[in-house]
Amino acid sequence: MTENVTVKTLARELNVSIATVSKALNDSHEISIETKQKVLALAKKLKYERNPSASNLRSQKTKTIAVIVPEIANSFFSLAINGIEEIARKRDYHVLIYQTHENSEIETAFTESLVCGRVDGILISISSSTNSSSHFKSLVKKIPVVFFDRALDDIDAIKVTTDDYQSAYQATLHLIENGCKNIAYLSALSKLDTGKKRIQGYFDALKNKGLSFNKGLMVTHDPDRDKTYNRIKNLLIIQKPDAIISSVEEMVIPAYNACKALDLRIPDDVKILSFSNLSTAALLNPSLTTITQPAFEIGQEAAGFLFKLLDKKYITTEEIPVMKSVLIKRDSTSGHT
Amino acid sequence: MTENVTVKTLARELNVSIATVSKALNDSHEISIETKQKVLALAKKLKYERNPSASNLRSQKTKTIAVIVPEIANSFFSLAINGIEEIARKRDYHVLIYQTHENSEIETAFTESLVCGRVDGILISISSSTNSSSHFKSLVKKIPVVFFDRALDDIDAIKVTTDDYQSAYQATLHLIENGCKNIAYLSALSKLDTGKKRIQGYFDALKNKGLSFNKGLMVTHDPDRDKTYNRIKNLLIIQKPDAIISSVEEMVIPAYNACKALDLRIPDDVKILSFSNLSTAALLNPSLTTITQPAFEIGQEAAGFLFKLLDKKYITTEEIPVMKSVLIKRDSTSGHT
DNA sequence: GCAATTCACTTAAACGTATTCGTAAATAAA
DNA sequence: TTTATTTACGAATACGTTTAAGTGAATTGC
Repeated sequence: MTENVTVKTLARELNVSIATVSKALNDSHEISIETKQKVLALAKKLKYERNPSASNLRSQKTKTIAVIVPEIANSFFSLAINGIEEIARKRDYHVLIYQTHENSEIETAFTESLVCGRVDGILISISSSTNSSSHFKSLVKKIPVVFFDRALDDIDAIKVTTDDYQSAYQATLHLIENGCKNIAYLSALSKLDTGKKRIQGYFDALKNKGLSFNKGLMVTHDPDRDKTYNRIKNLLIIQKPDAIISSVEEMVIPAYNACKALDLRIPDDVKILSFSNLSTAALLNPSLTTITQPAFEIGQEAAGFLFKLLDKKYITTEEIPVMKSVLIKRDSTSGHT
Repeated sequence: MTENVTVKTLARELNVSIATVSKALNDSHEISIETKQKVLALAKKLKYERNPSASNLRSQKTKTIAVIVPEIANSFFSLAINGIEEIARKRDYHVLIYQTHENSEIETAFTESLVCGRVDGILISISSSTNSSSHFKSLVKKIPVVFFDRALDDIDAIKVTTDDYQSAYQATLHLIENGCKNIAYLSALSKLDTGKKRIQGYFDALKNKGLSFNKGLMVTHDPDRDKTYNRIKNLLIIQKPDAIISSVEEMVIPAYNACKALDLRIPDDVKILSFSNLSTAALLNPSLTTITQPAFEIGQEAAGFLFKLLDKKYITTEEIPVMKSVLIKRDSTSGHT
């Protein structure tokens, strides 16, 4: 192992001080153009690489942001991360990714391991099992944080979300217009803003169209996949709904499977639609009607705001957009031919 | 902003030296149990958090590994990352994720920004556009690296891969047994080991079963999605294959779409199978026969080996397993009923 | 009983960079 | 010419941690 090349090496070689080298590398105005060129040239020649730890320690900046999401293996989040990453790359920032697997203790542990200067800022979409906001309240005081998609209403912070109420309302309306009268709802994220608004949109659409709702029509998500599947199956057997709205992508696959198992035809016996960013939605059997969120753009927006915070720019509430989801109608909710 | 609590704060408060505090926090045997307890107690009380930059700088360890993949929004890679992340979390390591988007220049830039001590080790699955191994050769000399799934044959490093040859061979055989005689191949990764072996398996199966091959049956992947789609469409029109093997997940969706556009029935007119980890494969129309790689386990294995390297343990070639993919037969390749 | 060892702790020096402050020379202003 | 300002650089320090080396006291060995 040859000796590491540091600013000291460059300084020695060029007969200047390490301060000069450091300033030259940071393109300081205090250094003449000729000296800068000399330094840069030698740095390139000796393949000098700035030591990030030392730099971070001194400057108290890490050029790194953290992204905390429930799960990467989820089309919405992987697309959102793509959006975040695009913005981060433009600013030469590194991206640290953490998955909570919907576990709020892991979530807390992650955030706590981050506040002490490992990252400059955090982008987070909170876990479905999180029900207390106190931890996040103290977090946002310590470090720039932007929430995306999943947030809690009593936290005063920047949140980039979608029009969950509107899109759930619209989706329910779509089913009603196609003749459904007994619409079930697969519920998740009910502790979060996101989930609450989606349910409310569903409720209000039912009410405004004079449809009744009974508790049995609501099935909640369980971390245990089999449980979720069985709940959906029971729903289909007992309530015999003519439509199902899935509030999350993870519940629509078991819904399809349950229909298959019970020999129920989609959309003839039961129509199904789901909040989803599945790339294969159009190719499913039958093709799935989705409420698709602009995942990539949400990532971009959220990252954009985080960088504004890092730049100490003031952000007004009005400039934070509510992103628009789109209802893509496909065969799984089509009316009778 | 209140003053940051550092080892110095703790030392002052307890009337001991900062060395004692540091050692106590690191559970050094040089420190008495009582002192350790006192330090830990105060650290907890004052919410002391070790500064990672300072720690990294001094100890030359970052407790961070990098994962470089072509794309997160790909079932295989997101699952592999899950496997990696599981192992990393057990060791309290952080995971930095980089996407190359199949661009080898971005790939090079990333690796170069990492060698100077930002991470302790790298897990990488190389981009399809990478054709020179020279850069990686120098990389593995500087920092522990483990390749997974996608590797180049002339690099001497640890590689966790699957039985690409075997599974492509078996898949081709499956189609031949179901009566196919004119089997097309959607090729990707042809510069990498992975791709080469898959093609070879396909070739050998054809040859061993006395089937001919013509160049027209091979369609190569293009970064431009429309181009890929059109190439597949042309293939179907001109060559009229009775089966298609897709060597990557990204090409099977356009294949399905092309069939739809041309009114070709799957599997009656053309059978399709693909290397894929799509969670919705069973729900597609028709359900898709896949060669599914043990993505999660590959991630685990690769991360395991990286940590062995970090622990300076010697790794013998024999202990590196070749992971087994599995051919899951579904409707898209079923024979006539 | 005295040397050798162990114990528990301290001193001091790193790790590599960024930055404040100082300064000598060069230039501009008066 | 004298003074003020700018330019281009250097000395020194700080960031917060880890660790090699050293130290005095207590314990052990023979």
